[in-house]
Amino acid sequence: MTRDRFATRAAIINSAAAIVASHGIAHLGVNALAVAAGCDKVLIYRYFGGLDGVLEALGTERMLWPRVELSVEENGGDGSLAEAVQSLLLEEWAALSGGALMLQSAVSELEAATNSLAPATAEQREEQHAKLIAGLKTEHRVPPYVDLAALIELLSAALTMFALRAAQSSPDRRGAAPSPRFDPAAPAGWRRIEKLLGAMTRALLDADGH
Amino acid sequence: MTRDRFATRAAIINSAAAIVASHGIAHLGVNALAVAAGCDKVLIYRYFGGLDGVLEALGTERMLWPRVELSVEENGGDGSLAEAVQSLLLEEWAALSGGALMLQSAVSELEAATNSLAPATAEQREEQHAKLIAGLKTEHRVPPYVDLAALIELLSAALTMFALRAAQSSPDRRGAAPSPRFDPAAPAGWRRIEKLLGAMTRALLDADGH
DNA sequence: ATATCTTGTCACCACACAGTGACTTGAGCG
DNA sequence: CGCTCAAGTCACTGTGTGGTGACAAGATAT
Repeated sequence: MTRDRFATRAAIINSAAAIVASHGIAHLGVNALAVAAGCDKVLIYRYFGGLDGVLEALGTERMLWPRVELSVEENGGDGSLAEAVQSLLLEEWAALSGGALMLQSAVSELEAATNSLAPATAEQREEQHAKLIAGLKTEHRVPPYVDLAALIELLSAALTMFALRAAQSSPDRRGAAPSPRFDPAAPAGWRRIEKLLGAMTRALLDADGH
Repeated sequence: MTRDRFATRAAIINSAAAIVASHGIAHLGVNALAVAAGCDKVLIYRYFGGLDGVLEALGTERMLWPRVELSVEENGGDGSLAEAVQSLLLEEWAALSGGALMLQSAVSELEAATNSLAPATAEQREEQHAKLIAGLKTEHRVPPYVDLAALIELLSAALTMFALRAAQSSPDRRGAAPSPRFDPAAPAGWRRIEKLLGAMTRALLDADGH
């Protein structure tokens, strides 16, 4: 026993994040969290006041939505607005697909039960997107008839949905996938999505398209 | 007591659907279901073999994904493919937003826990979309460079995401919504989505656009 | 009417859960 | 040293859960 308050506090938060990421927020209980953190459950009540406090700390001290940076056009794009939007979305998709905690917080945002992760996730996402859109608008000329915020929000929502479905179905049908009609998680399906994203952003955003 | 096996069986399924629709699949338990159905919980085991059986029956005997019909161009559209796609998606959105059970089954599709609703929901959605796409391809000429299936899947995923978020946040911020940066649930935000949908489908699908 | 089968009721078990009070151990300080 | 206070442990209560077995009530057939 280290007998260090901040260390055990961090252990509790880390274990909570691990449990939420692997088993979902519904399976986060005081007892299981205590044994995972290697401490007594009474410390959870002492330091956080209960499970809600742990979730609240998770929401403020952890990244629930991927942080995507507006790269200074180092990517292989042609520098157009369409390219920039597409690469941002793909970056977001990659981060989302790689982070189990982000995915679980995204689905927790959809559960009717009142948990403290949902508002934090939504807020982080909105803040991220607002910053990206502002950056895009300064670096590119966006056609006045295009609602860039709505476009990014819609495409991001679709990609989030795909990532969630993929994360749910991948542990099960590992390998023996009967390959349904359209599966964005499979390489072939994902290539179709990439092509579509390119076509859509180009058709909407490129100046010569209008 | 009616002492009617089929009646109580139906009561159990109805109550299960109500509970899942209102409180989510996570809060569906044998005890609560029994009192909601007004019968003893042992009958759940007798007739369904347990909760899994009830969920399986729900998946086969209930509509989890909205059934959207390929209307014979009675809507006020101009008959173009873009109009058809858009009206189909809007119909799906309306049905999705109106049916709590559909929404809950959609979020249950995203929960990591293995439940029997997820596959049923995914299958119904895929079947629906496949039928719609086939219908669209016979009635309209779709440009060869457009992946219609991917397009519909992506837009449907985004709209589903919006519907889920709206369903989760609506019971809380009823009325006193501080109106975040972009809220598709609010009339103003929704109008932006509608406009964007129109612009996207037109830019991609209308023949003269290329 | 008596026997039988089904439908429904009740009582019960074992278990996991959240939450609390009383306790022990250790570190720091006079 | 011994005092004090925080950090950590243990034992316990009450409640809700999934699940099962034994039993009562109504219907049906011989």
